[in-house]
Amino acid sequence: MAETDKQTEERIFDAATDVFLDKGMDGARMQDIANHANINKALLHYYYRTKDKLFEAVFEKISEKVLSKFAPVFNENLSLEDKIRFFFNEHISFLQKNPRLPAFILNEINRNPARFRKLIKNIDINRLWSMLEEQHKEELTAYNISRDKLPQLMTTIASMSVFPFAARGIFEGIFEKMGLDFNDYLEERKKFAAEFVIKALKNQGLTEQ
Amino acid sequence: MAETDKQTEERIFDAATDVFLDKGMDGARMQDIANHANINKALLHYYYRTKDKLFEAVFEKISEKVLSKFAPVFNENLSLEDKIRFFFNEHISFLQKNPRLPAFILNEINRNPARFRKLIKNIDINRLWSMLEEQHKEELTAYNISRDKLPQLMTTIASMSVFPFAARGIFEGIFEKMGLDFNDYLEERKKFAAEFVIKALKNQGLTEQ
DNA sequence: AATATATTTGACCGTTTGGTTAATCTATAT
DNA sequence: ATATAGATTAACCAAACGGTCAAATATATT
Repeated sequence: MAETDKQTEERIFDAATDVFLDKGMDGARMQDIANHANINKALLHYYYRTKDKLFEAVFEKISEKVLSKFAPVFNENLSLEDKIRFFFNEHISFLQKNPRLPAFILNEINRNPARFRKLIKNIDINRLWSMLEEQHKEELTAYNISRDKLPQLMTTIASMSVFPFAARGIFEGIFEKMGLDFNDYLEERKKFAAEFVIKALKNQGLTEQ
Repeated sequence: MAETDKQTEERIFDAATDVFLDKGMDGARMQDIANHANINKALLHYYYRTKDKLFEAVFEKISEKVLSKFAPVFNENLSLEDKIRFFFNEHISFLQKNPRLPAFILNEINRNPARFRKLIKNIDINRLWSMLEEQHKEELTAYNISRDKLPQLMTTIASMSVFPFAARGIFEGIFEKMGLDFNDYLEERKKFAAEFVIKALKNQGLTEQ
């Protein structure tokens, strides 16, 4: 069974995903993808007409997978603090299982920003923010977090979870010289990041210095 | 004057830097670089034998520029809190002037991690950490930050400064839909990031939940 | 002025690349 | 069994690519 039993189109898609994640759009070779899928190169063009279309399919699937992992931030019914703990736990765990996704997406979006705009075209971001505000109205007031500080807070949280994976090569390089293990660091980070953010919020909120 | 007066080798280097920053190693074309420098393509190979060697030169220069911006963390004679404020101010200002550097470096290191290992081969990281510990011995004790928590703290600080630039396409895409300006966000971030980290530290240090 | 050396160029080369095509294989329906 | 449609392949193609080379031009040396 295994790879050979899958339908051809799926085999191609999986092989393309693997190669694109490793090499990026520019570095990937159609012949390499065909070899990974154990098929003739012409078959790639039979199912997906061009390299661009094949990449587009892979990119869209990966993007949805990544974006969907932020949904709990808006949906889970938890206190603000527990939601922060929940997010770091789940999100870092997800990235541990899919460590190549952040670097891939960041790079391809920087190479072609229009791709991301197209991706979020139908998302009503202002509605999501309002939902969030409504859910945690009292907590945000207690912590003295005004609406205009939300982008700073949210991007900080995202940074703390995603950046270690985007900069994995750097982190591992440094950790190596210190005798630290990247995975140990990640396990530790789940708790550290959550408590770090919560403590920053607790300390008289986010009022100016 | 301008670009045409520079020595050829420098013109080539600058053009290569520009193209590599935009397209990355895989996406860059030697002909494109030659056009940018207003010279014949064969001249590229006359000064830099191969594309790889040209890229290596550009990458090394950029890496040194980026890495050197972390030096103040270890050298500046400031209190821990002021050092944090100083770092975010200076570092985000630097990246505002060189916004393409983070994405470029992260991508190229992920594509070839050995490059970074080679780059930090001669840096004694443990010595730097010890220097830092020595400089802020009392503060670290007061904040209850043990040595094994330093990697978490340092990577958090780096994340908060660098990630907005690495994920610029994403941030701008979202901000656009909210009527926010990326540069306003960056200006705000200099203060926000510093105060956020300081508040997290102040709140009974980094003891476990 | 003549020679030697370094710089610059257009034309070219072999390879790699994404993509096409015509023929072959496979399975299913009649 | 055989016609039909879809799946798969080997062989091929034109364009793009990194790189070379010999000739031409500019610069420095005597």
